[in-house]
This record gives sequence, C-alpha cells and structure tokens, in this order.
Amino acid sequence: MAEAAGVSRSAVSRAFTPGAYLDADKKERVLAAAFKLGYRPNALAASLQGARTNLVGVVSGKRSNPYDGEWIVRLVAELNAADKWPIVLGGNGADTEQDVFSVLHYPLDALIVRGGSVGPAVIENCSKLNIPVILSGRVLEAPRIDCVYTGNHRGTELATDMLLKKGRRKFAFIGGPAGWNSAQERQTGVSDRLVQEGLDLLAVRNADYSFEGGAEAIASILAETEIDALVCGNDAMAMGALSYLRHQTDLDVPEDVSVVGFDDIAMAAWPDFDLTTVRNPQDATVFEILRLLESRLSNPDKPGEISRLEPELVLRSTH
Amino acid sequence: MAEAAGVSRSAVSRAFTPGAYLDADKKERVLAAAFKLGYRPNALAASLQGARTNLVGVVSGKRSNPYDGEWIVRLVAELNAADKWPIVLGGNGADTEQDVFSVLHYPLDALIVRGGSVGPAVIENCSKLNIPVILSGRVLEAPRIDCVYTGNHRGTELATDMLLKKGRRKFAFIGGPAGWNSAQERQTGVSDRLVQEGLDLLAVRNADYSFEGGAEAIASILAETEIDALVCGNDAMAMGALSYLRHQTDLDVPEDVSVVGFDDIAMAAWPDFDLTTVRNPQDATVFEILRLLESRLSNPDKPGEISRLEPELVLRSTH
DNA sequence: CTGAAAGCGCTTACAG
DNA sequence: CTGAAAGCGCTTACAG
Repeated sequence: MAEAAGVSRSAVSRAFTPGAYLDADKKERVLAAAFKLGYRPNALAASLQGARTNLVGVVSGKRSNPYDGEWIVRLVAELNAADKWPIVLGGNGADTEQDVFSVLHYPLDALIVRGGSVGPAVIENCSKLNIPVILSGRVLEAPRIDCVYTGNHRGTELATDMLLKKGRRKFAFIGGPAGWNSAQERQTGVSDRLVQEGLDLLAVRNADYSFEGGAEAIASILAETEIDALVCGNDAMAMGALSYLRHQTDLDVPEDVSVVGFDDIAMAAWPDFDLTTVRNPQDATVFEILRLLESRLSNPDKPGEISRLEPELVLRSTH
Repeated sequence: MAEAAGVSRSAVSRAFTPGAYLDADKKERVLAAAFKLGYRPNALAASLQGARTNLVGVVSGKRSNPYDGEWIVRLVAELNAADKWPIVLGGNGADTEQDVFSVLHYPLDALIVRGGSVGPAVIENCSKLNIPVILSGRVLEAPRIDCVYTGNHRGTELATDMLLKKGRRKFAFIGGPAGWNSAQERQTGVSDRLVQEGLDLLAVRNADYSFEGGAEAIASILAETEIDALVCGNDAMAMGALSYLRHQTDLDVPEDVSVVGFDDIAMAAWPDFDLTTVRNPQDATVFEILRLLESRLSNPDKPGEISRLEPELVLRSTH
C-alpha cells in the first residue's frame, strides 16, 4: 500500500488517523490509492499497538425464547450504531460455554452475556484476561462486573396481586427451565404473594420458554388441577397456553381463567393474543447495557455497577 | 507468558498448536501457566501470520421482518457449531452499508449477506479485498460470489394457481418494500399467473414486511377494492392482514377471502393463525450457506455457485 | 525435538 | 510536517 501511493508507511497510517499531521496532497494520494485497491487499515493489526478493537462478544440464550431473539436484534442494532461490532454466540444450547472460550481468543473490548447462558468459569476467565463483562438479566456482585436486570420477583408479584384483587384463588405457574435464577424468582414472586393470603400455588410446571412448551404445560396442568389463574414465566409460554385454552378446551379466557405473561414482546400486543403481561423493559435494558459499556470502557477500574429496572403491569384482555 | 512458564516463545506457540512437536513435560508447564493466567493465544496476532481468522461478517435485513430474525439466529447457531464467529450487522436500516465498510477493517474470512440489505459497492470492495461473499435470498452472477435463493416467482405462482383452482378471481397483493428484487418477483409470480387466465391484480400495496404493515395495507385495500384472495410477500404481513380481517371486518377467512403468506415462519403454524403459506426453506438455506462457505474457503478461486431452492405450498386453514 | 530470528500489518515515539 | 525504527503477539521456516 505504501509503495502504491509512493509514500512511507507512516504517511499511510496518518492518512487514516483523524487529526494526524499530513500534507494534504500526500493524503489525497494515499486515499486515492486506497480507494483503488479497496484498502483499509487492518483494525486488528492496529489493536496490537494498544488500540481498542471495538469487538464485543454477545452471548444470548437458547433460541426458543422470542424475547432473547428480540434482545439480540436490538442490541446488535444499538451496538452497530455505537461503532461496536458484536461477535454473536448462542442459540445452540449446550456448547455455548465452550464457544465463549473460543471467542476469548480474540481481543474483545467486552463481553455481554444474557441471562444464565454461561457459568462462572467464563466470567472468571474474563477477569483474568481483563475483559469487562456485562450481565443482562442476571446479577453477580463481583469486582468489575456490571449488571442490568428487571425485578423478576416484583413483576410476578404485581401480576398476582392484580389477579387476587380480581378474585382469583386457584393459581398455577408455568416457569422457565428449572434451576434458572430468573425462572425461580418469577415463581416465588407468585408464591410469596399467595402465601400472604394463605394460598398455595396449586400447580407448577417448567418448560423451555417456548410457545409449544407453554401449550404442553397447560395441558398437563389441566389434566390434574382446576385453576382460575395462570401466570407464566414468559410471553411465549403464555401465548402457547392461551392458544391451547382457546382451541383445545371449553374454558373461556378471561371468563373462567386468567392468563398473564412476562416480557411484553411485540406479539403480545397483537389483537390475536392481546395478552395481559408484565413488561420487562427492553428499550431500557439495551440502553443500560450500552451505557454501562461506555462507562466501563472509559473507566475500566471503577467498581461494578448493578442497574435494576422496574417491571410494569400491562393490562390487556386476558386477565 | 513465555517467561511465566520458563520456556521459549516458540514452545508456547507449539503447546497450543495441535500436532506440533513439544516435550510433554514442557507442554504441561505451558498449559498450567496458561490456565493460571487465563491466557489464550491471540487469534488476530496469529492471523497476521496467514492463518484464517474464522471471523465472518453477517449482514441481515431490517428488523421488522421476523423471517430475517429467524434466519440470523439459526445462521449464528450453525456458524458457531462450525467454529466460525459471526460479526453481526443490521437491523438499523439506513446505515447498514456504512457499517459494512467499517467491519471490512477486520480481516474477515467471508461476508454473508441477506437479501437486499447492501448495494453493489460493498460487494465490489469485498472482491478487491479478496473477501468471499455469500448472498442469501438474492442472485448476483459474479466471479467469486456464491448465492442461495428460493424461487420467489415460482412460490407465489404456486399459491395463485391453488387459489384460482379454488375459484378465486379477485386478487390483491401486499408486497415488501418497493424496489426490492424479492418483493418484485413475488408480485410478478402472482400477476403473471393471473394474466394466463385473463385476470389482473386488482390491488397492490407495498409495506415493510411487518405485521402492522400488513394490517394497514389490507385496510387500505378494502377501502377501495372488493377482493376474494390476498397473497402477501411474507408471513408477518399476512398475519397482520389476517388479524385485521378477523378483528376489524365482517369478512370471514377463508369463506369470503383467502389469505396466503410467504416464508412459513414458526408462528404461521400456531393454531391462532394456521396460515396457508409458501415455504421458504430455512433449514436448507442455512445449510447451503454453510456448505458454500466451506467450499469457497477450501477452494477460493472456483467459479461462483448459484444454488436454487424450491418453494413449497403449505396448505393450512386460511385459503 | 526446540530456540533465535524474521516477519505479518499496523502505530507511536523519536529524530530530523 | 514526516520518515526510519521499534514493537505489539503471534507463527513459521531455519538452524542446530
């Protein structure tokens, strides 16, 4: 490249460095030659000199949860807008953690992790490598880890409270994969509130956050238990359950049984579902991730920050 | 790292290179030190030596089309499984092309591009930089460009044919963004078949491939035209139109009007829509992309390959 | 089998 | 204002 333009290596470098001193003529010559050859400076070679790579790892959850799909698409868009380039992992379940280790071979500016997609080993490795980690949907108090989360317990508590006021007494809950923190918290949000009224959760099922999973779970519940309120760990399962109730049973929603979801994904508002749900504020989540990222990058050694977002009840027609 | 293990740089490198000669003891020492420090060889520094980066750019379309969302999630999962690491772009519309130029600063093994998300300038730049390009959902005959696409024209022709046999005569079409190839081809698939029967498309609208766009488009059509068959350029718009017909009009689907989509996204099969549609085979598309990628990588100079996938009519309950 | 040296594509002091 | 040199973290011939 340098010889193509008939200048020194340094000159080429300066031509692409905003604010660097370089004769206008010479700069023009470099840019012209670059255009002709399709040349652009190798960002990775530059990073060996200490520049940021602007590469961030993004680890999402399983692909059965549409909320995760929306999360990743929005996050990618915002990251792009901030000139950060996401290397995306996830969707294939079991091997995700191994994949993260592979991606740690690249000099990442940061790693953004959704929910419970990876374990503590990954995070420990990142801190050894000095790669900041931002957790979305999970909390971890650690030296230089930042977190954004929505009050899960509070969210389903709000839903349960509303349902109780409406006179519901026979509650069931369909949660995400057993063992996940968020799934557990959403469940206890219901059960803790019920206990205050001297009530129990009559039935609990765990599914995979998918539409089909929700439909199967409600079928299994109805085979054994009579209920008048169903709270679900996410919207997709709530929609699956709602669909099953409407098409496979004589039960009327909301006349006989109330259905409430969690997340407020785009589809929840479609007239065909019009799902009452708990908003897990996605805009705010993505916005916070970006804010925490910039803030961490400009001040790598500051203490970890934990940002809590408040859930909000969205009343539509299924409660 | 070398001094931490008390060995030479070369030894460290060999410890991480499968099949390289290195004393077992020494190797163990290197690996132990690496584990302790969280060290892993910088893949980018390695790439300066000529190794592949295993980084591939993935450019998706606007985020309003759920099919693109499914495409990206599946593609990412398959790429991960093949130890390729996708830098994902897109979702924010206008600036996508500029973003691609930015990402071309990284040494990519290949660029995978969905539909009409970027123009010819990007592709030309890639060929100058010797970065292979794989196009999904669009065809471009060029030296070293590979393409996968589904027969759009054939797809809507199949749908139209079925509708005609059912006795439908008054057709409308809701297409994707005006000017997009795929949108145009899907439209002429309908109109060409109608012409054979001496029929015309009574109404055409262009929307943004979203649910809401479909609902607005059908409203606008019904305000001016009486129809008995609606073909849509994708499922999301078909579902939006279907939803509008069911909730905002007295028209019965399929009694009074048939609705057919395109893509066969997961939701189309949900009982709440049960949409008759044209399958745009996603598994096969992603599979082909991976195949073309491997094949191109192992034989960079072979001629461009164009892989056509056949659409298939999926009959459900809305026709 | 293994170390020292060269070199990948850059940028950043350092001289001029 | 700008070139020559050093060095970022690696790997790959090249000697031994």
